[in-house]
Amino acid sequence: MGPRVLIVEDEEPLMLLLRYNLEAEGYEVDSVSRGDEAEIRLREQIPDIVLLDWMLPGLSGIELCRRIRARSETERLPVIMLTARGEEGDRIRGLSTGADDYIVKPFSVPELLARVRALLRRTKPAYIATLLRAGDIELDRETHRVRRAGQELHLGPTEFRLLEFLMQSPGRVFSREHLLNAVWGHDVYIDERTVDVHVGRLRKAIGLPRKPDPIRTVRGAGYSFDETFAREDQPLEA
Amino acid sequence: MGPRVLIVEDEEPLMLLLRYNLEAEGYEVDSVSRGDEAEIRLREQIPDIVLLDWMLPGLSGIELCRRIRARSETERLPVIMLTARGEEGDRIRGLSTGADDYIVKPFSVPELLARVRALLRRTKPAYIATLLRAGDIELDRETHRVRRAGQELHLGPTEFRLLEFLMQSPGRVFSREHLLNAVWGHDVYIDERTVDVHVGRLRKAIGLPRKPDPIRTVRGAGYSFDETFAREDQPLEA
DNA sequence: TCGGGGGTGTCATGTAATTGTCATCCAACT
DNA sequence: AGTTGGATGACAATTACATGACACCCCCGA
Repeated sequence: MGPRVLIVEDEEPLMLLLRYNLEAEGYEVDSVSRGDEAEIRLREQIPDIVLLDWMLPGLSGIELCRRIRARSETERLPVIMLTARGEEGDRIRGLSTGADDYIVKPFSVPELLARVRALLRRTKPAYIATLLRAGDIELDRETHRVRRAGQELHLGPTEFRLLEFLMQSPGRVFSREHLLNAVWGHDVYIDERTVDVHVGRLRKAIGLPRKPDPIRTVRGAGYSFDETFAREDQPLEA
Repeated sequence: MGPRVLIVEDEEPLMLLLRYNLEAEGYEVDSVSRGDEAEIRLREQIPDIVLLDWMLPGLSGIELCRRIRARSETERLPVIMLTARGEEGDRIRGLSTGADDYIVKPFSVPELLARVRALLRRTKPAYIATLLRAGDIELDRETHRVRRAGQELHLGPTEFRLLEFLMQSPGRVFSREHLLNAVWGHDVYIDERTVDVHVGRLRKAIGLPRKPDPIRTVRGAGYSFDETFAREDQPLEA
């Protein structure tokens, strides 16, 4: 069972979008639409992370965040604030109320997921591996570096996210549609063939002279990170 | 007994098509043609998943979906929206009304079945085996791999779907027409004899030197995955 | 403000896998 | 033996994927 997320958000569509994507990534999601409700919920069960809307009925996000910090049980509970676009002061204030991070609406889904992961990595490293390793490939989420056989590789941002996503579930086959959603974001309108191109670039970027291709094309279905490659015996660090 | 599906769809032909195919896959199907009827039905019995037409008499699919989400009993009930082609921000809209997934009409039957499976796998993993196993054959839906006696086999997309479908109901005999609907999709106009050819290809693809043929031809009726084969003792992993 | 990169999304093209049909051959039933 | 239905190998059309080219765009340093 994945990390538990509590979403406190009154705009239902947004809440659902978040829920949908987080669940798809394996989180266990709970949600409430009012600040005061959230407070009650937090007495019953403490999640691993909270996504908190800035503007809320019942009890504002800022105030709720203060109260979270005030209770010893939730003192260190990771909180990400969802703020409306624009206000400069907001950012500062958001953090000064005790949020660990904030993100400005509207945001892209991969962006949010990345922040949730980043924060969890900082606070509950057990949940989120910072280093993905498979075969002779290492991807470090923190430093954004990728190495193969000890050698550092250069990947563009998209290639990096794509590889990260694929390595997250070795073996599993993802359709181009799914990849577009997960790597590019939901609202984008991009040709599915573009995925091919990026997979090609990724392949070129992580290809080494006589090393096998770790990315598997499944005709008619999509792509996957080859789990047989992933399971392969590690090269000795010699 | 398979997962229960509630279909809310007023176009009768479509509803029947769905019912037919879902039942063939082992689902227990219930259906209503009006949105308000659906609401009542949902008070009597809660299915495992709902297929919901976007446009409905009585109560629109969107509104019904909202209400489903509003009741705590059905808050997390998986919903797939059936939307007409082309409407503006289909994706966002569909999801933001709270549906877990949506599919654009007209869709192919295998496509729909795949989505139903995918969603159930996410929400009620107990129902949907990701791995089909019968005799010495293993078909992994997640990785799209097929193994026989531990050895990986290569199947084309159609052969894969065909095997998947047959393995789903070992012993059950399917007519060529039925197979065309389930594996190829309804609107296709393909010669029934083509099924023979694909069965042949499938046989060749999964055939190993001195292993028996797991696909049974039923003269005058169709084909089935041989259930005696399926029940056969597993080879020791020695 | 004016050129570079670097990174992206599309396209056109080349290529190999897949597919639907046929014609033919075979096996099973009458 | 005569039929009927199924298996199979061949084939041509189609599809799906890989790749190189290219036009933008955005950010930075000059």
